[in-house]
Amino acid sequence: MERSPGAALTSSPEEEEEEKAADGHGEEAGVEQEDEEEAAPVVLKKGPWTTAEDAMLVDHVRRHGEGNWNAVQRLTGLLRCGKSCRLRWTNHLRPNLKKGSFSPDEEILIAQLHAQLGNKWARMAAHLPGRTDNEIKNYWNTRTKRRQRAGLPVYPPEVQLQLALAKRCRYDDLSPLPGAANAVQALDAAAAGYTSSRPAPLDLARQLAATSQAAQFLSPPPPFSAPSSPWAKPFARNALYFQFAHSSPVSPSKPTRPLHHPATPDLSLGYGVRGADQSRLAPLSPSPGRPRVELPSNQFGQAMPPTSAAAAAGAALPDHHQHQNAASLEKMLQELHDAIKVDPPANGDAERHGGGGAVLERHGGRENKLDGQHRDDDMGTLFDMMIPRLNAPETVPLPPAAASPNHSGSTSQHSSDDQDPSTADLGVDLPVAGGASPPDQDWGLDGVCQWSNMSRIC
DNA sequence: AAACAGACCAACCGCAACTAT
DNA sequence: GATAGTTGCGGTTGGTCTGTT
Repeated sequence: MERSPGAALTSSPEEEEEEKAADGHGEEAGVEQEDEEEAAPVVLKKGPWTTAEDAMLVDHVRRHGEGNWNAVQRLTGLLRCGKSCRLRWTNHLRPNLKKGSFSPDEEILIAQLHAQLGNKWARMAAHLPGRTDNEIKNYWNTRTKRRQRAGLPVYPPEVQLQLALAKRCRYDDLSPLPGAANAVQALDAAAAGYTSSRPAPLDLARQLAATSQAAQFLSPPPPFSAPSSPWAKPFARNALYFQFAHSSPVSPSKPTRPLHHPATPDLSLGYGVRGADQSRLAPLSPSPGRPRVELPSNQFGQAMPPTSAAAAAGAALPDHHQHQNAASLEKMLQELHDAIKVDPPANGDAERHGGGGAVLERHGGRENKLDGQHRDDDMGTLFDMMIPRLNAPETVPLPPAAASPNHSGSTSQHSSDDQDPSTADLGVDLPVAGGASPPDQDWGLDGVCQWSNMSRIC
């Protein structure tokens, strides 16, 4: 917990001094409160804060720092409970708060974080400097409500696709394609959330969906189900492939960031908005130990039932089935590879595709034009990472090239409660949004084809 | 112009976790 | 170990604003 352990109940000499000062503060409330304190319990005020109250609180924090909120009322005469003071400070008065609407980068990041964390607003806020949990919560709830009412997917296409991919990687059942049509429908639904002058963002994904084996990646369509088994691990690491390389070249064989949560699909696309103030907040550091598995608490709608999720995620296959899967997967990956090789648009500006297609396109986009060899390497590594899982899903270690010294134990079976939660928030090194993106970074969200542009749809 | 609905925002409430005694 | 106090978090509510009919 982030709290000042030293927040003592006793008054320091400094506080006593202020306590005396509060008596003669001239603030009516303070005087009244002192008087009332003699006779009757203080009736604390509720409702909107006045500027005078704000000033008192700011002054108090300036003198004493944050924490010890219950002392505020005692020291300043402010007729507010400590809880209310803390809330007011964190949500409105503390410095470096960013007001105004969320940027597209922030919106995408919120969606990613929500897909990964669920309604963990405070943790999400830690990735969005200057934003408060309350702000994020309000934003998400209203946005979600609106989109649900409109019958639109809660998550933006790129996040949704990743969810589907993550989920698909837990489905080791590579049987024929009953879900292919559903997958296309799901992608259509996702794309319906787009108003774009560009090519449909999920065209490429739809191509994949229409492709015999690759389509299985995308079926069935529930937006999220928490992974919980080693079968989720391949994607967690394969997700490296889907990361953008704007901050570090994507090369699964040479990961530049710690490996990911062993049981949580990494949804980070690297929508990195590398804020200048990234250091301001204590980062949710990738744990050197075992990230805590935490399921989103509310996933709106068709989350996979626990039983089926467990079955899908945890079922180990007989060896012969695994080999079949290996062969199918090889074919599927080849198709995926081929799909990625799709020529860029005639104008050569791949980023203009933006949106969900960017999941794949960005990888080869302006910021990271991988040559064929590089792609081959990536796909090879991706394949290498997945196949051993199929052959020995329970114990196969990470390929050495992909292993991280910081996560040497990340592939073993972990309990979820043997780690300091403060360092186990995420198994991934999520970007910190905030500040201005460097001008030379373009995530392909140019304001036209954005999930956020659907905000008024209802 | 008025009524209404929806969106947005600020604040409250209850609970849980943590620390000090 | 029990208890009280403090803090943080997530869910919810209520007020205000804005757009539509």
